[in-house]
Amino acid sequence: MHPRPEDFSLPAILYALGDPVRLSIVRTLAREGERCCTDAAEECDVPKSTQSHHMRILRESGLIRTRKEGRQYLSLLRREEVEARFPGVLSSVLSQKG
Amino acid sequence: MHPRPEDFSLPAILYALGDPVRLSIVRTLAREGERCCTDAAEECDVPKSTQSHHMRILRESGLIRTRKEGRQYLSLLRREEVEARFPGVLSSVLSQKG
DNA sequence: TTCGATAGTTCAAGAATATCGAATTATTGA
DNA sequence: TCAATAATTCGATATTCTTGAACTATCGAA
Repeated sequence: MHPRPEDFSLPAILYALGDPVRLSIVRTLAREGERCCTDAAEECDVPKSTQSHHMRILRESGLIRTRKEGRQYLSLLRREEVEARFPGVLSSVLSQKG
Repeated sequence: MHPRPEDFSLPAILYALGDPVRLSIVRTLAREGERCCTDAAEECDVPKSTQSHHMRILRESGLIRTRKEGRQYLSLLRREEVEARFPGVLSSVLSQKG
């Protein structure tokens, strides 16, 4: 469910980032820290089943870590782990404005 | 057919890079310079119709520029243009080893 | 010029993936 | 116990990917 950094794949990370909804989610998590699914995808206007699908792709790529707390699933960007595995990739993406 | 840098989309660039075959093509072009489709995808072992499809996605994202010379279509990585538009993104991807 | 080979595109069909409403699970609070 | 909330799973439709086959264009040789 949560891959280890040594199992991260660069194409899978790039693929996960290569969707407007998922990129927006990642940016929100980078800015806001740990957030529930609904908050992370707030700007996106997609139904929750689609949000759930996108969260799964982010999770399986290694970009986010999710834990259950009460009735929500809190997600956290695995920033340091991704950065250590693929230096510069996530940080350069996050540094783009817009 | 070839978008201008101001029309590049970050998700589209990341999506284009987020496939093992296309990433391999981009790396080959980064290393070897302008190459025909067959040479660019040499390491990939996919049929030419699939190569053609991948080249199109790379082209439409803005990552490569293609020109026809004789009977081949030569492709060139638009490295400076992509770098100017999204600083650090392509260069960090290319700097990953493996 | 004509033929055959080469480079790549386009087309069409099946496979794989994405989207999203509806149903489901789990948790919380009244 | 019941209603509300948070998110997942399911199932159907829609889109995209993959690939062989057919096609286009160019070149070299006879």
